[in-house]
Amino acid sequence: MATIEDVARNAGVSISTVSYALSGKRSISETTKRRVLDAAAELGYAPRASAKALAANRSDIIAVTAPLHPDTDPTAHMAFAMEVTISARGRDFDTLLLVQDDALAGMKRSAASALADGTIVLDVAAHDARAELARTIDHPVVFIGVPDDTEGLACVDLDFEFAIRTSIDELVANGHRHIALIGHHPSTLEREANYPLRIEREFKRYMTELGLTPVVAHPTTDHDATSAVSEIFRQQPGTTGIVVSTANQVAMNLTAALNAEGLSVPADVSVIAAGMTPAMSRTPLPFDALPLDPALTCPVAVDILVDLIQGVAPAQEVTLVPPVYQSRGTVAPASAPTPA
Amino acid sequence: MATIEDVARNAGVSISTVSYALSGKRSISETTKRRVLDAAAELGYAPRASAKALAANRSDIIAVTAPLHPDTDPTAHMAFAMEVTISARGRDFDTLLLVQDDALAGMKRSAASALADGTIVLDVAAHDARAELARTIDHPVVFIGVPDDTEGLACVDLDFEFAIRTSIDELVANGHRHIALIGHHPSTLEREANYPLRIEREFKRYMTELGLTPVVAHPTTDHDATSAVSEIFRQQPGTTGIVVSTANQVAMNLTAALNAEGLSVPADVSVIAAGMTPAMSRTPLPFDALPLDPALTCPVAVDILVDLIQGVAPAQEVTLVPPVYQSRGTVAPASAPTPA
DNA sequence: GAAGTCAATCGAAGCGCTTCGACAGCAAGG
DNA sequence: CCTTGCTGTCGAAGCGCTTCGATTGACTTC
Repeated sequence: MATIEDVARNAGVSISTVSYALSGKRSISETTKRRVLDAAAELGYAPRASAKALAANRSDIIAVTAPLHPDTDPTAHMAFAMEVTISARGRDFDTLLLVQDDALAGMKRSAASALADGTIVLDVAAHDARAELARTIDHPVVFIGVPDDTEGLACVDLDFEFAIRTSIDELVANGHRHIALIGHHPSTLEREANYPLRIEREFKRYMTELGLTPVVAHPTTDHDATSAVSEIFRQQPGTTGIVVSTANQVAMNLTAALNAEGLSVPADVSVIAAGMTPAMSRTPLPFDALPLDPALTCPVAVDILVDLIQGVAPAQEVTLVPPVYQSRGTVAPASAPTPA
Repeated sequence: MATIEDVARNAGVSISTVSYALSGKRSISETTKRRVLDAAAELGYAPRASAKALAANRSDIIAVTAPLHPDTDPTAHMAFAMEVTISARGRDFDTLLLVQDDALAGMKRSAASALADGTIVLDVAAHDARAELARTIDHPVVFIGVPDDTEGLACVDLDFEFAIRTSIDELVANGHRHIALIGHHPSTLEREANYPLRIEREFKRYMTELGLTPVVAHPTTDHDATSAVSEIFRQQPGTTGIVVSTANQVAMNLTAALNAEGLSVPADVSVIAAGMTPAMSRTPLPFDALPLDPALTCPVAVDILVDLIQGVAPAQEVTLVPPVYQSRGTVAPASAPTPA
């Protein structure tokens, strides 16, 4: 491997001149710069990462901790890890992957050894040990997701409240007055970050604000939609609009569950998915949606982290990114004035 | 951050003694070692990764290139990336994630800058640019998957031939004589590594060797099983055993497709899935299986790579790992002697 | 008791970069 | 003409480790 010294010799300049010519941190004459660049190209020179990191005190690596336990849906988290990696490359950073048991220990290790300049935390739980850790170490950390206690943490997440309000607005604009929410399976509420709660709260609040009755149902398993559907129509027989924000599996079966009740989408019922992560590997949900798209939150999180690393950050506590409405034709005008 | 010098001062020994006490590369008296360890613990000392890498010429990082294009199933590849990461940690390596456009460029970059000590290549295509690259750079590389031209490459893969033979053996042992294979969708053959070919070839060869008629069908889409099923029974009406090795989506619909023909599993037809990657996020395939489990191939690949890095490698060209039979009750004895 | 052995420790030379201060030249300003 | 102030370049001091002799005693061995 060619070193900076080889380049310097080949170009007939000093080592520091090569460094400055390559980094642009001091002005170097055009002609010298050309000679350096040519010599570097000819030798196939690439600065040794470890030497650069040692001297500059910067590894240009960010760690990504994603527990990726067997019980979580890895599809979604992988999409985030991938999107973080892509965003990081756009800022000239590489990403170190920390999974499972090593998500926490690895975060500690990579920070203590200065292996990484900063860390992105994925798959954030309500009470997350990594939140504790982030407060105690002197090392930039950004969370994608919001833990219960955000004191002193930089977090990025979808604006779920916005997604809910927009969903309701859209249904109301189409004449719907009897609107229900299918929320997450109760067990999710305990483990996951707090967004399922935020969603339900905002749904109830905003519906009430609009003078409408908030109906909320939960699936009884992690793949079955029928129970939630029947629960909805038990509570409010005239329902014509459904906002769904639950496990992908449940949502996939929603159309079938409605059909089983003799209802079709969107003729009888309009459906909008709010704050759900699109399944990458298969047919996307066939509903109008305000998805939690990794491509939305990850670049923002990486930008904040890089700013933090470079010491240029305002570092807001929590940054909420508004989702984008995607129409798939599952919202139609409420046909007839539905009986109360 | 505490440095090795701080530890040395605190322990009252020289820097080199600390280094040797910590690495164990030279003998150090028990008492001295204790003092060093105590001092290190007290200071919360962690060696700076970049300094270590520069001096030792080893980063203890391996790169993982996984294109993860939107059109591939990221679930499976994520499982591999995760398993590689876990295996690497077991050998005290961290993993750098390289995706999409950067899979190739990043591999070049991380090798040229000595960012990584070696590279694991995932999602190997038949004609893979990374195979070319691996031959030209002086940098250990191990492929998980087998490209067409393995000249000079270290590859690890499932022993698909073994999976096929074992599947057939199992069906034959249960009295089945009319056995068919559901292979991959034709388009997969072109893009993917050569395992779909290897599977079909071995199926035909081994069936013929046993004096049986090899029947092979392909799905016409990437999610529909009915076409393949009807094709099978068109070719061989008395089929009682099916070996399936195709897209997960297709396999998920196989039971339904058989039911539609009035056949039930395993009463009328026995089914074994051979060489398929288990879907992590959802219900696993409900068939007896010889799965391509990442936990099987990844540790082997990482071991080979680490050996290669440490210069202790026999570096076989291609290492095939035998799958493990998993019974789920979808193989039953052939009820009646089937008509030819 | 001199010579040889061996375990334990130290000192110093790197590893290949970045970056700071110095210092030539040269143009402009007094 | 002598300052000032640039611009462009160089030299050298690190960054924090690893690792290769060299050194020092203590212990054998004949």
